[in-house]
Amino acid sequence: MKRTGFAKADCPVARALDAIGDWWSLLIVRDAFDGLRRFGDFQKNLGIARGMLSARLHKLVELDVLELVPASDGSAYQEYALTKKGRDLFPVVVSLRQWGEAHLYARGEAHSDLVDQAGQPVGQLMLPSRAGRPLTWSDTRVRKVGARNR
Amino acid sequence: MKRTGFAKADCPVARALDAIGDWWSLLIVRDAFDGLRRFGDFQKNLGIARGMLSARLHKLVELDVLELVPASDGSAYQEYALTKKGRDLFPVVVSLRQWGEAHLYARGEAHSDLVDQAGQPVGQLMLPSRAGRPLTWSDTRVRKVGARNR
DNA sequence: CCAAACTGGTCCTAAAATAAGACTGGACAG
DNA sequence: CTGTCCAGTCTTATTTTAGGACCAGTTTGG
Repeated sequence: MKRTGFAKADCPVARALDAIGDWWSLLIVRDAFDGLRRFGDFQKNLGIARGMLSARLHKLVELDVLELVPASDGSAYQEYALTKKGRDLFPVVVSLRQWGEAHLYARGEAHSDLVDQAGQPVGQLMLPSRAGRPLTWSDTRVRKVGARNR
Repeated sequence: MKRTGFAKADCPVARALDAIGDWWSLLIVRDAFDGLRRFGDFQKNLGIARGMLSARLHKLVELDVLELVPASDGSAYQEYALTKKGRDLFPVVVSLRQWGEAHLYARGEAHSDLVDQAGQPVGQLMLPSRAGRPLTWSDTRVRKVGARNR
C-alpha cells in the first residue's frame, strides 16, 4: 500500500503534485525564495525533523529544483540554491500566498506580505488569454489527451 | 508525533498548505474544476481509497472549499460543488499545471491542455505590480510581520 | 594547537497517515 | 420485492513522519 503516485499522469497538475505536492517541499522552496540556503537555516526556520529535511532536500536536488553550490561565505560547506526550474515555481508559491491571504485570515489578523522593490504591494496573479485578456475559471476548460486523464 | 501543522502561521503560504497542501485535496479541486461533482466520480477518476476520499471531501466542506448541494439530476443524492473560496483556487491549480507542463514532460510527450472557450491555449500566469507591469521573483520580497515568520 | 561548538547529516523508534478491501444501509430500477 | 447502485464507514497492513540519539568533518575561542 505504497502512497499512490502520479509521476506518469497525463495531467500536468497531477505530475506537479507528485513532484512537489508534499507537506514540506513548497515550504522549503518558499524559504529559498526568501533567501535561505543552508541546511541549518531551513531546519531552524521550519522546525522540520532533520531526517525529513535531508530527504526532501535530496529529492529537490534530484528533481533539479535545487542545486548544491559552494557556500557563499567561503567556508567548506555547501548551500542549496534554486535552479531555473525552482525559480519557475514562483507563481505556485504566489498563488498559494494570495489564496491564503484572501481566505485564511481573520479581518485585521497580521500576516507577511509580498511587495515589490519599492515596497508596494503586488497585484493579483492574472491568467491572460492569448490576446492578453484576463481569464477566469469559467472561461477555460481542459482539453484531454488520449484515453485517461489521470 | 502528530503531523506538524501551520494553521496559525504568519505566512499565508504555510496556512494555505496546511489547508489544502496534502496529496489529494488539490486533485479533488482540479477534478471539480473539470466538472466532477459526485463521490463516485471522484473515486473512479482518482483511484483514491474511499475512506481517504470521504475524509478529504468532509475536510474540504468544513473549510468551505466545497459545499454539498442537491444532485442536479433530481435524485435524492447530493453533490459536491466548488464555493467561491474553492473557485479562487483556480490560480493555484493553473500555476501547478503550467509548471508541470514546462518541466515535467519529455519533449513531444502528450498531456492535457488548458484552453479558452475558443479552443486557444491560454497564456502564462502573470504577476502585475500595482502599476500593471509584470513582476518576477527577483522583483519582489516578503515583508515580514511581527517576530516569527513560521 | 586543542577543546568545544557548529554543520550536515544518518539511524532508530513510536505514532500517525494511507491503501485496499470488506461491510452497511438507503435509493432506485425492473 | 429483489438486485443493483450510491455513498459512505470500519478494519487491517504498510508506509510515512516526528523527534531524538548519534556521528564525522569544520570552524571558532582561548
